[in-house]
Amino acid sequence: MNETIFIGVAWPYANGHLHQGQVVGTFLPADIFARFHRQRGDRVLMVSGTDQHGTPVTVRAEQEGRTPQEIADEFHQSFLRSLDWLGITMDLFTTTGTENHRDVVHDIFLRLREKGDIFKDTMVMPYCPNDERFLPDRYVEGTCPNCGYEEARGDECENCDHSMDAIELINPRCKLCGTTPEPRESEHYFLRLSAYNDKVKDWVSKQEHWRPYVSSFTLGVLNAGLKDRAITRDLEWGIIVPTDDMGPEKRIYVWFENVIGYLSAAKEWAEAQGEPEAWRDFWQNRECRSYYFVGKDNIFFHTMSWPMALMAYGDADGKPMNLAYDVPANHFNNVAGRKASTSRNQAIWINDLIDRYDPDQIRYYLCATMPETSDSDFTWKDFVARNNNELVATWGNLVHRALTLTYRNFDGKVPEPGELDDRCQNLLRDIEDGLASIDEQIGLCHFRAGLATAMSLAQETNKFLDETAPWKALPDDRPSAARSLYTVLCAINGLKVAFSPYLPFSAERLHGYLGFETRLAEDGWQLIRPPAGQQLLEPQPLFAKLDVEIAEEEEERLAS
RNA sequence: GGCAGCGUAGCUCAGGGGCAGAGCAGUCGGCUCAUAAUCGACGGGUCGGAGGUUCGAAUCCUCCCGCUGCUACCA
Repeated sequence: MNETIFIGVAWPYANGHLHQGQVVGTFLPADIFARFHRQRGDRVLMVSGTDQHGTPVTVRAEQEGRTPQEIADEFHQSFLRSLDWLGITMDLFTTTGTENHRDVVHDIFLRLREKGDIFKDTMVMPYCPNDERFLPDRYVEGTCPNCGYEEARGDECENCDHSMDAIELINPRCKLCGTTPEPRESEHYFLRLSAYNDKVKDWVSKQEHWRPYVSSFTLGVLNAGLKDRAITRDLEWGIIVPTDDMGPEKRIYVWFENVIGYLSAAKEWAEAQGEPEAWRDFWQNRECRSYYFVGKDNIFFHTMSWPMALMAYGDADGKPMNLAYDVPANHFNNVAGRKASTSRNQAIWINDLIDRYDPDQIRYYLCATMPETSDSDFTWKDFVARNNNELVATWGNLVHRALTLTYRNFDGKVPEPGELDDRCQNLLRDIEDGLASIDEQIGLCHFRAGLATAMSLAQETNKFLDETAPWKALPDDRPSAARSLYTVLCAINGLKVAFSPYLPFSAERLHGYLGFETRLAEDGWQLIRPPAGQQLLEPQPLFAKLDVEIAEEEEERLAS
C-alpha cells in the first residue's frame, strides 16, 4: 500500500546563512517526514530552494556594496552546505534564479491574466524624486499616525506596533537620502483573490486534520474577506513581467512568485530524471498528498494565495492541480528568549556548527524542542543537558551497554537465543506496537510525540536489561544471558528503524554495528530480528557526551 | 486596535468534561554490563484570578490579570 507524497519546504531568503529557526521550523520536520515515508517504501518528492529575490536580499547587497546576484549565489552555496551537513535529504534544492522557474512563473502569470484573475490597476506608492525610484514601505520613515512616534518605519511602527501603508506616515522621509517622497500613481498587476474567497473557504473548512492554529488563522482571514493584491512592484531585482506594456522596471513580487517554485522545482527535477512528465505524478495525480512545511508567518501564502493561484491555473489548464493536503506550520524557535532573526544577526548559524557537533545531536535537540504548538527556546545549556541526559544516557547508552556486553561474551556474534519466554516476547511486541504508534504520529506530523515514544521504548528496553541482568547470568546460566541479549539486540534493531527519520547518521552506524551489510532503508518500517550467529562490528559509542563548559563557551560566542 | 494562542511541579513542557502527568533538578535505595550511564521508590502543584454551565471543570462559557504571536515584505 505505497503512497505518493509531495513535500514542499519554505524557500529561505538569500540574505544570510541558514539558522536554527529555519531548520527546526521547516527543513527538519520535512526531512523527518520524507525519511519516514521513504523507509515505509512510499514514493516521495521533496523540493525547496533559495529565494534569491525579495527586499532583504537587495538590502544586504546595498549594505555590502555588491550585486544582489553575488549575495544570492553566496548564500545558496551556504544553504547547500548546511543542508547537506544536517542530512536534509532534498530531492532538489534549486533557486528562484533559474530560467525554468522564470518560464513557469510566466506561464502561470499569462494563464491567469487570460482568465481575468490577474488584472491591471493603479496604486499610489511613495516615490523619491531625488533617487528617482519608488520606495518599498520599509525604505520610508516618518511620524506614526497612530501614536506620534517620529521614527516609525513605513510598514510598521516599532513603538506601538501599528501596521500601515507608507503613504499614511506623517512627515515621511526617504531612508536613503532624507528627501520627502511624493505619492505617485503606479500601474501594477493585481491578483483577484477576492473572487476565490468562498472557494478557498470551502476547501479549508474540510481540512479537519490541519493544526488548529493553522485552520483558525486561515478561516479568520477568509471570514474577513480576501482583498485583491498587487503582484508587481517597481523594482530592478526580480522576475520580469512577461508583457512589455509596463516598461522594464516592473518586477513580479516575491510573495506571488516564490511559491511557484514548488511547481517549477518539480519540473526541474523531472527534467533531470530524464522523465520530463514525471512531475505530473505529484501535481495532477489525485492520489498524491502534498505537504508544505513552513513557519507561521508564511501561513497566508500556503493556505490562501498559493491554493487560489493553483485553483485558477488548474481551471485554465483544464487539469486540476493538487492543493495542499496539509500545511503543518510551526511556531518560532527563539534563541535564549529572543526572536531568531537573519537581518539582526541573532541566531544559531548552522554553518558555525559544521565539524564541531554531530548532526544527529543537533537534530535530536531541535526535534525535542520543535515549536509544534507554541514558541520554544534554544539555549545551549538545555542542548547540553538534553544531549547528556536523554540522547546519550537513554538511547546511546542502551545501545552501547548491550553491544559491548554481547561483543565481549559471545565471540562478537548475535547469540543463539533458544526459545524466547513471555517476557522477551512482550518486549518485542511492545517495540512492534511502538513502531505502529510512531508510524501514526509521524503520519500526523506529530514529530515530538513520535520521538518521545521512541525514547520511552528505549527506557523500557533498559529496564528489561536491568531485570534480566545478563551480566549476572553469564557465569552459571549462559542460555539465559544469550536469550536476554538476543532479545535486546532485536529490540534495538527495531528502535534503530524508529529513530532513523530523526537520527539518520547514528541509525545507519548502528545498522553496521549490528552486522548488517545492507542499507538501513532495506529494513522497511518494521522490526527485523538479526539472525543468530551474525557477526557484529566492534561497537563504538553512538553519541559523545558534552562537557557542561561547552554551553558556557557557546553562550559567550552568541553574546559577542 | 483586530484576530489567535499561552499561563499546569523548582525548571522545560504534555494533557484538554471522570482519581493532576512526563522529563530534568532534589532525596533515598538496587545494580555494577555501560559514556558515573542505568533501574526502582519518594517528596513536590488552589492547573493565573473571579464567576458560570454540569452529577462532575485543569478541560466548556463569560469577565479580569499577565505574557506572546500574527495583522498579508525577514522561517
